[in-house]
Amino acid sequence: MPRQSKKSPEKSFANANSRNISLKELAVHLGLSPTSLSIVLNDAPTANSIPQETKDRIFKAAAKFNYRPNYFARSLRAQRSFTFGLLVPELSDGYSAMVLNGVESVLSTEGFFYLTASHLHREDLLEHHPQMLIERQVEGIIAVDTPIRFNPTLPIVNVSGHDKIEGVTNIVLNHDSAAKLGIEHLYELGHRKIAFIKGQDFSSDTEIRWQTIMQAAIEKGIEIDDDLIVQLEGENPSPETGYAATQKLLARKKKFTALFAFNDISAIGAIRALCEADCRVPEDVSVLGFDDTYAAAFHNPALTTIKQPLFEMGSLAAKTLLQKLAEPNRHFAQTLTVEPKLVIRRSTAQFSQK
Amino acid sequence: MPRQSKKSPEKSFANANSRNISLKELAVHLGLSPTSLSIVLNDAPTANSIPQETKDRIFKAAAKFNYRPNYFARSLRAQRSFTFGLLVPELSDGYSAMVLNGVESVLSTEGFFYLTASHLHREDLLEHHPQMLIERQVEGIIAVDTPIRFNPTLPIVNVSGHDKIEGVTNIVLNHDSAAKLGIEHLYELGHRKIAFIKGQDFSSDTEIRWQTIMQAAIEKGIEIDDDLIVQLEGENPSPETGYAATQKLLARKKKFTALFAFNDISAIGAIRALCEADCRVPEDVSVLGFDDTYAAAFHNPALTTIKQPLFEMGSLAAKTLLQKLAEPNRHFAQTLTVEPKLVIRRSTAQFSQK
DNA sequence: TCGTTTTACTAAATCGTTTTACTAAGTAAA
DNA sequence: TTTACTTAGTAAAACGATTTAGTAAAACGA
Repeated sequence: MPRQSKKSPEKSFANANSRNISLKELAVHLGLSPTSLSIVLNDAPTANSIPQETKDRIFKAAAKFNYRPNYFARSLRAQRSFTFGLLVPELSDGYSAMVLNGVESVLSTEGFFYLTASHLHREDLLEHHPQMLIERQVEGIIAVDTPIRFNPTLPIVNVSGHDKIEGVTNIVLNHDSAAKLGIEHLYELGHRKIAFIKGQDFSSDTEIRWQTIMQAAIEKGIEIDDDLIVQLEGENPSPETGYAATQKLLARKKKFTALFAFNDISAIGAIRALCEADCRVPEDVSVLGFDDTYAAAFHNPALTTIKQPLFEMGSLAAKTLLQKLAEPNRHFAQTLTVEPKLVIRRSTAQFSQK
Repeated sequence: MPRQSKKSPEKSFANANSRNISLKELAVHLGLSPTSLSIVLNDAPTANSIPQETKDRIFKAAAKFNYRPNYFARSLRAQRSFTFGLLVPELSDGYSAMVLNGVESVLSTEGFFYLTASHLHREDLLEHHPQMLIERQVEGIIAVDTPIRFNPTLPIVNVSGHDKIEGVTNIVLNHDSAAKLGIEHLYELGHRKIAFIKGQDFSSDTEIRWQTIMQAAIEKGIEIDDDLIVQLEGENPSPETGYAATQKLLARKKKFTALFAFNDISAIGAIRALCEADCRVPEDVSVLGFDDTYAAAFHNPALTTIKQPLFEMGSLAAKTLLQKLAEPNRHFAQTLTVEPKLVIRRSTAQFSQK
């Protein structure tokens, strides 16, 4: 292999060593003013008074020197950052990540980037991070399963948010449908004694999910026994919390034939606890998850679950926020609703009186 | 609740409606020059010639009007962004997310943020995204399981990178140890006919992991049968690929007593395929994973796996990159190695000749 | 042929900081 | 009493773009 000289002109990296060229330098090179270049390169309205020949000269030189407008200078002048802030509890729980995928799929086509900040449910970070993002001049914030603890001075979309705050659009699942799908599925399988794992208090969906599930249960005439309700505790994003909650539930020695978990992660923890207590899933106890993250389909047994369209919620959030920027005076709905789907796999089964 | 007047002065949101104050405005208010304020607020060397009384006046006014220096103006002047770029294949596979957690834990204490870009293993994005990040003036790039397809004109740390590129520091697992841990574990359990799932060609670790595993196997006198090697195909980040690969393996009807998977995700897919073929794990076949993501511990059966310290690899990457910025002339090691750990759970067991 | 419009540009202001290079007054030293 | 230093600041340039408000020359119309 030939020893690479520092001056060797490589095809695509020709100007890698020379520092980025500025508009002024390029203008000097062309014997024109920076103004003219700016007008032409941005195709400003005045550009039509510039002859094509000159335009071509400018374009060619810009390409040759690989001119890129300085992001800070441009942003300072335009008072725009083309950046959103993303507030998430944590990244590795599978939930936020799928929402982010949806967000990114939209933003990347629009020249937007995003800054991520994980608050880990810590009160100090819930106040501090949004401030930092705003200081960084983000043009809007997408919060995921995150309470809004700051004054919303810029456009905000809250995925799974439920607080009605002026200027904040919530993207929420149709929880009524979700609860009905879950309860009716278990009901039709013959389950009447159903245990429930509620979410942690800090999860945005905890309250609404619980309310709608109770409502759906009442409509079906299913009795909700306080002894069959447990709640997740702690911020561990692993199945650990669901495991601990289910152990607590089992310790109460109350009989149940189905368990409706807060999410897939806790369902997986629950299955472990049931397993250890010699309860077979689904033969002895049916387990129903929520979310349909990647973990669900390939768990053993495969989780029956209520699917949230997380990717779509993310892309909808991004689209909505972009629209809010484009039309600052338009009034936006406080809530956008997406529909759940029941995904039947192997963790639920017909209840057979033995 | 009292109807909230728009002019009601709220404690912490006092200036929420008034646009951010600039240094110049604050200077006018104080009857001083912007220069003086800048010197005092940044505690520049010259600040010691300014009397404490004046300093206090400035601090008080800055606090009162909640003055925040404009990020763009400051960055433009200082030619610094306090931002890193993060290149990842995808976020929802559990691997990148854990690395990001580690990265963020370090950056958030240093006033740094990061922009994330997922390349989805697409060649166009592998070229385009780094360029975009550089245009955004990121001060460095952390790549995770991502090939460097661009000219490294700024400091780079590549988590699980193996290419030796000038200016790029790789953070890698001690693959020799990892392979030995895995192979020796299976060997000690009595396994001699071992099947292997290789990673996709695009995964950074595929080659080195395979080489070290072969080496370790040879050292133990384990014969590697070509018919017992399959490779993951496609970019689906779910266990689907491992499932498909294992089906292919089973179709060959060659006997094996253990399966060493490329990672936990594919191990989970493999278990599903084995299950469907009426192979019990671990009674008939032991399955060994890699990574120890959250999915591993609570899978059924719980995965025995080679743990990578992903969080630490992320935080080490961030620390290293910060150091590179702080000491641009220092020479940095091309490779930083972290140690794996064998985590024994339930998916591997003694091979019993039946 | 004069006035207007179009063409082809440019100078200077602006965005909001930080930094460099001063000034002017007071104090200390010789 | 002059020189030198410290104190307490400030004016202006710089970072690199975009935008406003021009100008000078050419073309056009009556």
